[in-house]
Amino acid sequence: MTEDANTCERLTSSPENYPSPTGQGSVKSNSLMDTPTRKNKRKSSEPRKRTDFSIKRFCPDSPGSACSESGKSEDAGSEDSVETPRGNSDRLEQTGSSDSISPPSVPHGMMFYPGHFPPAYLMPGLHPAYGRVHSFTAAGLDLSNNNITNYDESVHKLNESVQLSNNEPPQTVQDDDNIDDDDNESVSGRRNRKNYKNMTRERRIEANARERTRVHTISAAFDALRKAVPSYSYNQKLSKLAILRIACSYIMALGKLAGDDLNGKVENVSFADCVDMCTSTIQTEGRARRRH
DNA sequence: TAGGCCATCTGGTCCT
DNA sequence: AGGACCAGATGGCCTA
Repeated sequence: MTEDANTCERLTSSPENYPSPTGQGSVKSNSLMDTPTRKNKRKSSEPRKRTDFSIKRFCPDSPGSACSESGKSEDAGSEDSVETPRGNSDRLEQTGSSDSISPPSVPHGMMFYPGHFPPAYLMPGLHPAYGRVHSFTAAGLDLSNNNITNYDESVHKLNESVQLSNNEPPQTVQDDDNIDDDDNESVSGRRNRKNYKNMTRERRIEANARERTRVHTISAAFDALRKAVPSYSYNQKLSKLAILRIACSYIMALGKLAGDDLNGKVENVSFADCVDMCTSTIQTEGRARRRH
């Protein structure tokens, strides 16, 4: 196995090569942060993301918002109608189709006003059944998949959808004073905070919105990639890290199958080895995911 | 209950 | 100057 192949193997098999960027599990107060308490009410269904967090936060008319439905306990309920679970075909069937989901009014969207990332139902190309079974064996590699998401096209459709639903004038970014009224302490702390280093609060809020949009875009790309790589089972839950690892192995196998030796970097690795590597990666990631 | 994963906020840095 | 990008911090949810 060549050096690059070893590198890939390390990438796909060595968790220690992926140090967690965060101090996971640590819950410590940070006087400098003074951030509001997050209302992360993700439910047991997948994917793990708050598809309508920003809408709730900045669009008072949206279902589940602090204005339309009081309190954080309603967040979970509202997300039920918004989220499309990862790899949960049953859930999709229960709701009929994405068309049967009644989307809340979305005054504006990601592309026009930062921080308003559209929910899942506005992303037709990015959110169908999260998991998809691929037959991926040495005997028969399923290359008939022409369902790989064209991300740019999806984003284009997304923006079109947003435009169609955007019949309201632009809405300026609201101050956080309008949210989290149940957390008086954090709210008062934020109210007292007028400056963020060299930034005004308005600019800080706008930057936060842009950052949210950026991260959401990355997550959407992960969704697209998730659909493009093989999975161990239909309902297998894959973390972003697992998606990258499987994609790495998958690309190597496909490249080998296509006769592309990746510039000779993996010339000593057979296609069967690549397939085994991919399969083992999928299984390993599946086990790792199920382990906790 | 601990650990993993994730979304969000935040400040720093770089680029246009 | 402002936006993009990045990494650290924080806290919520889920699972073993």
